Amino acid sequence: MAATIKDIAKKTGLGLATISSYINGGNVRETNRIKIEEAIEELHYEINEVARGLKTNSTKIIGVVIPELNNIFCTEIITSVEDILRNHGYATIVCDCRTDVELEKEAVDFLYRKRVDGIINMPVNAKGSHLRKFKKAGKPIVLIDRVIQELRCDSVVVDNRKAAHDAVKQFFDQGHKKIGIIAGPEDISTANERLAGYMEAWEEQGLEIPQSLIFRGDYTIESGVEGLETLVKENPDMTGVLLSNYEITMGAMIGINELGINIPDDLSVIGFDNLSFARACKPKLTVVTQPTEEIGMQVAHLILERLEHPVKTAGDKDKNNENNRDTKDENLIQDIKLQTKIVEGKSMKTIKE
Amino acid sequence: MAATIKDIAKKTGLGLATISSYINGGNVRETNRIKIEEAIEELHYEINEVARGLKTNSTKIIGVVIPELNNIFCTEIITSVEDILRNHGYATIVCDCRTDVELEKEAVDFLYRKRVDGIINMPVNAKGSHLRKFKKAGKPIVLIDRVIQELRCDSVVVDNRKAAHDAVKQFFDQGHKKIGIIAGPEDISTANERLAGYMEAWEEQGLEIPQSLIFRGDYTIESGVEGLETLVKENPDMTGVLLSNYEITMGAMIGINELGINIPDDLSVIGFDNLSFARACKPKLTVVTQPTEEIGMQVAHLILERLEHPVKTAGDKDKNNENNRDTKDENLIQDIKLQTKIVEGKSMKTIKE
DNA sequence: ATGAAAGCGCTAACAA
DNA sequence: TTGTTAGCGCTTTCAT
Repeated sequence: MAATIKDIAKKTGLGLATISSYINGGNVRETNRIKIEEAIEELHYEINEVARGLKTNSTKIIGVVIPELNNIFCTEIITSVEDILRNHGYATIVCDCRTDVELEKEAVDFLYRKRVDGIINMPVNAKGSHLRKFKKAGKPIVLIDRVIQELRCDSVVVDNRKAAHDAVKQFFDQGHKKIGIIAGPEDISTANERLAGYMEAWEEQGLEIPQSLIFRGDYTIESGVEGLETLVKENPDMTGVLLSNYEITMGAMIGINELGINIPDDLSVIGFDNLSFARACKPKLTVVTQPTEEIGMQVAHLILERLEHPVKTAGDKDKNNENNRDTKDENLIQDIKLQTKIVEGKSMKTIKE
Repeated sequence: MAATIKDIAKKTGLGLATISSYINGGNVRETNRIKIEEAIEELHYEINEVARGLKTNSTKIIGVVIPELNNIFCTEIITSVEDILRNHGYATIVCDCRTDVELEKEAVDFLYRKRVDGIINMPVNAKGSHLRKFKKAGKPIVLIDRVIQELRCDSVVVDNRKAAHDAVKQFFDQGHKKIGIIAGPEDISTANERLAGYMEAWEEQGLEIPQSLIFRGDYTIESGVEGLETLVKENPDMTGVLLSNYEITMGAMIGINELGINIPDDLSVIGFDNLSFARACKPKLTVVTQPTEEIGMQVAHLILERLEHPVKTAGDKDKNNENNRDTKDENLIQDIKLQTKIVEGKSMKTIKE
């Protein structure tokens, strides 16, 4: 069995509390310090975080629940989050829920039983009911990428509407008239926002959108392939298309390849995310990129902020100023919205009148 | 505060052990079952896994340490591992160590303090010294992708030598003579194995390898770009090149794009991993693919096997038969080696004599 | 600066 | 089947 502080105490002849205090940065007499260090060395003592967690009622673990681990947009964010949290003494348990509402709830419940100190979630369940337990426990929740109306908590999102709007506007500016979109699924807010941005750009032109130019995919590679094939078949006059996330972009490129379509001569394209992939495409793709690292940073800082200054919960007795608490609560909530940017490639053709 | 079994006991008038037993699948009288269920419901009781872990000395958590979270080869494997482990009641804490030996050690130590029940590691430190603590504690270790000579433990790897060999042989079979490789770094065994396979194929032809055809990258996109540029510049007569991992493949495609090289007319290419990316390339790439899902499955089953039937450790009294222990230990160790396969694209030209 | 003792929430003998 | 009790390894008063 692994050594415990009891063993250290026995070996050094000191008391339990002294060892514990030393381990936690307390002061001990120099001679004792040496004795303790020796004993730790000799017995290969390593602190037992499980026991500590039970006692202190804090595990120094943050749960992270995302739809897909196997998704570079998610992993880029997590990498950034994890880095910062680790530097602040927090570890993360990452749970991939396969874009499944049931699994997402299971993951959150699991994390609750593990008594994580807080949770970061890119939610699949748009109602947020799976997070209620955490909310009630007064543990911090930070949402990524998608907000939940019913659940007031911090969030970091991207200005998806503007992202899509700007991309489509670029098409119009370059003289395109028939611009399609391969959108994401209806139950994901980012997909709807991007579609809304697309529509907005059309409205600005005072034009009616032919429904055949809108394809609803599901943010997968396969749906990107299918979407491209469908759009091309049904709109022989389409000159440009917006691909609304990374998977769809990759799928559409596969479709374009397999149909032998030339970019940008036959079709102009604006993709999404992942600059490396854009550069590897022939010709290099113009893409909308999201600030994944920045998102991660903001998320990490938000949750750290909450962990250090928890919002008072309804359970706390703050009767002396009920009003104050309420307003404070609301005021503290932060919804951070970041901007995307367009990185120019050679997949956009200028159409002269 | 969250409810405990004590609260349940109080509310139901039953004893602690009864509640505990019920929670763990024991039998209780039907009337009591109902009472307990009601109390659980009412108090929103959720088991505290921290306390349970302390008591049972098992956390039902497996630590996973990988070089990069932001790497699709890793995430595909992890996704598969996690799925299986979860179905067996185990959670995973995934730690990305940024391909840094120091951070890797920190991650492993951290997981040790968290008292994870076992560890899965795609090692950066080829000596394996960071894992000694786990080994000594008798906790199962499973290595992915890379073996460590100094540390006898289960592993799941791919036949990298054969993978590269077969790819290069295909070049020779198609009439190529000047075949380059963008290899990985010297401190990663898979990189060396793939390079060895490359060399082996040359030897079979009875040919000497011009050193200028070998570029040592570091498995990053940037090194792929650089490698391609270098190889092309120094070997105007090179007709084919093997790209030895996904990042290098992507990087090389970027280089090829930016230099305006035509595939396969100017240069034939065989890439590595990620079929979707291969399809998105123009023309579709021929690639060596690794069975990531299968790797994950094997890893998960190996560690589950160990968790249920732990290997005797050095700590056990085996001084009476040192020899016996060794052989037993050795016999139990499993080194699983999986095969890759080549998926044909259109990036390979046949050169007629 | 150090030690004794209580207790975090749970499980596991053992008794009843 | 159910209850009592001890204790997992740690932190934390409260004395000394």
